[in-house]
Amino acid sequence: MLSETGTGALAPAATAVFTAVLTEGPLSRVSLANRLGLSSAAVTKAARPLIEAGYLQELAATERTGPGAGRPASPLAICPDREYFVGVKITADELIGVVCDLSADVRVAAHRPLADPGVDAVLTELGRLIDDLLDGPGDYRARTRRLGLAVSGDVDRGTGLVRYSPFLRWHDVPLRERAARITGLAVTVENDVKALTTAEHWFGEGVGAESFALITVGTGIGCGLVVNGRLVSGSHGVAGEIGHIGVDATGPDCHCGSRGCVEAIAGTDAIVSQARACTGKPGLTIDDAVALARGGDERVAAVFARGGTAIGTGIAAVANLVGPARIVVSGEGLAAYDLFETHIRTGFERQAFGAAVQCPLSIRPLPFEEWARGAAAVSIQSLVAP
Amino acid sequence: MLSETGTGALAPAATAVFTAVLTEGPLSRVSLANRLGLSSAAVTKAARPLIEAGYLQELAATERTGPGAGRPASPLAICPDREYFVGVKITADELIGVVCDLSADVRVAAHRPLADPGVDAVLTELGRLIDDLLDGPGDYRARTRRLGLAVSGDVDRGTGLVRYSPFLRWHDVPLRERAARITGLAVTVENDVKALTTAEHWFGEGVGAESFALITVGTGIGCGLVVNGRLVSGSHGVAGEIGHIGVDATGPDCHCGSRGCVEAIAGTDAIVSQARACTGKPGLTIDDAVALARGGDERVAAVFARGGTAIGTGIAAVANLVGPARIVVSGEGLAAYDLFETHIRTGFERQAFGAAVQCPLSIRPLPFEEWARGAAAVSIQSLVAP
DNA sequence: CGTAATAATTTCCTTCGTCAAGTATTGATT
DNA sequence: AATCAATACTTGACGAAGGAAATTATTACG
Repeated sequence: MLSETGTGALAPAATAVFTAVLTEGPLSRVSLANRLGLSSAAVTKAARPLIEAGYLQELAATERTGPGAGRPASPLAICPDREYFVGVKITADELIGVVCDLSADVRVAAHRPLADPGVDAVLTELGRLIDDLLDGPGDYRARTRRLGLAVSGDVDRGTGLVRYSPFLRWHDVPLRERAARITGLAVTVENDVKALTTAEHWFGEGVGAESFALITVGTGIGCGLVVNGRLVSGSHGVAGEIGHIGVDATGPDCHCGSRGCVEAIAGTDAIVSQARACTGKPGLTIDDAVALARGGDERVAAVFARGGTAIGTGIAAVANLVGPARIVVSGEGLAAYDLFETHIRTGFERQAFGAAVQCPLSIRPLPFEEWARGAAAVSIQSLVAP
Repeated sequence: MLSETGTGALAPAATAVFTAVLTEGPLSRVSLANRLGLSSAAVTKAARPLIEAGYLQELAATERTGPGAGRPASPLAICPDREYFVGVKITADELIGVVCDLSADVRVAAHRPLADPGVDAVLTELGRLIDDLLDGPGDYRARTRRLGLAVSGDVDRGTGLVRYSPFLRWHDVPLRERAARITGLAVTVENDVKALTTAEHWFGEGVGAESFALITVGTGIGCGLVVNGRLVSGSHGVAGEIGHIGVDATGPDCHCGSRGCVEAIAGTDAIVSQARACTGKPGLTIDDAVALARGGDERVAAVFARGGTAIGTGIAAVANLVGPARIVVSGEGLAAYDLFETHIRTGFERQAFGAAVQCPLSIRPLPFEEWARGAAAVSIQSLVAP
């Protein structure tokens, strides 16, 4: 698994060391030992093959602090350029792809429109996209062996099967196998929100948190959860459906058949239809609504306010139930996050119980290609902790 | 840990074998090996010391099925009488205690009224209660070394510290240490809902489930969660607060400062005050309300209906977010569960998203002394999987 | 009574991680 | 400069844990 000639499996300690250095930056062997509950001897032994394989490097000794002195630590750090990873997010009308290094920094990005979301057409375009990415400037191909794919819907990461993806209209597509055949890479397939959550947990604001939640706001409103250090998957293929928590018994009908769901109040479509209703303009778009609200239209601003409050209430439900150490709110819907932010916060603070209000809330728009980076992060994870 | 002369720690495989036999009944070594992903040799080795210490026994060979024959399996089973465990639930006005065997079957139960919920008074009564339990018929004392305590509020199981218990008005009480001094037993302290959840996960309907939720309905409405096989604790001391999920933006005010919380609609106090309001009888009790509703009073029945729907909506939030394999709804509030059940189910089914409706829901009243049994179950767990 | 099938055990071996001792490198003290 | 204390890291012996494969145990069936 680890090197071309590797044995395939990594000892528990080696995985732990690799993961800790990857996610928590340069660390000396002694601090790793303390952090992981291992002896320093075990860390030395676990680190050696990783250094020899070129994944880790020893940094120059740091100057010592404190009075007593002692031998300076030589921190272990990731060699970002040891290996590259492709991540692709598949949507119904576009492929977004990135090449990341081992530190999950994006090196190249590209996207391709999709005329047809059929499986065959998507795979053909996927092959071309990856060729573009790997054979462009930078010569990434030689050091790239892994590909992560992010798809919305019900995905079995273990088998790489897309059970059902509503937007793509895919049923039981063996995506890992098919993508592997076309690209020649080792493929990992994951649900898009889970991929994003993994990226944030390993490389973003969730680093070091035993539990963590990521909320994505857009047409749909989703949630990825990490509890006890592990991603939550849900027994019936359902988890993180914060968008369909009911927060208003007298609220608007939702496409799911219920009413008062967060998504029926705060999803992009819901915002648009409410803005159309209160302005009387049937052709109004989400951009129009944002512009009106920013321009001071109080009726449209109230629509955003109600949406933000509903999101905040839903987030409080997450905080009250699982008590994450921190929560990140993101998503394309947050392009208008200036209109949402205070209302999300007040909704959250009103509904969070007791000490749960202390849970730090990051609210920020989602940078371009972040979804694809999530897919690459899952691919990195498949190398480090298979 | 395991025997009087034991080495203290149990190998991972031994813990896994012990746990599996305890929770999933008699199992042959081969089936244990398959289930746990171990070699049968490892199971043989792990089981031997447990048998020698008297915790496990080999049952008589079962008759073989199938055509080919083969040596019959000799299933490993728990020796329930090897050791006994005391469990006590501490409430503001009563101590409820049980002695359980290793299979978590209740052997004796007793309770004692408390005049004063102060720490010293409670500990004195606790000592007497335990003496009553252990020195009564059955001679449990000789084989009892462990005590579990269940307390509502913010409890640190690791240190046995009760950080804050609102009903008891305790702050930072080192309960484990103090109870150990008085009783001479090894003490485990756990939050009451978590203890109940643990009991249900190991010895009840949650057996075998990777994820599982227990909802308790009463004055408060709480929720214990098991995700990825582990109890959820919450980073800020908050988890499972299903009672303070907001399900009705225009609902009644809650004592927590928000409005429309599940507890403000369906908690016992909320039911009583709504029933008083709609009947115009200021002295009405919960028993009166139940009697009226059962007797056909539609206004009071509607109060229960609204409460049940709110609970169902809250449960759906749990199902949508973490996707437990099954959910048990219980609690003293469900003495009137005939009035709640259908409304809980319809509320759940309306709000559960997609396949989450398939999550089995058990709705049942909470047997007497079940809280104390939960405490005993935690104590058993502290022996088997420290 | 042999033979196939399944269960459990035994023996030998590998792997992993700890322990304890030793080496390396620094600042402070003499 | 020499020594010492402090801290970081490495080494090698050891033990515990679990696996592979051969062996033994026990059954049904011909």
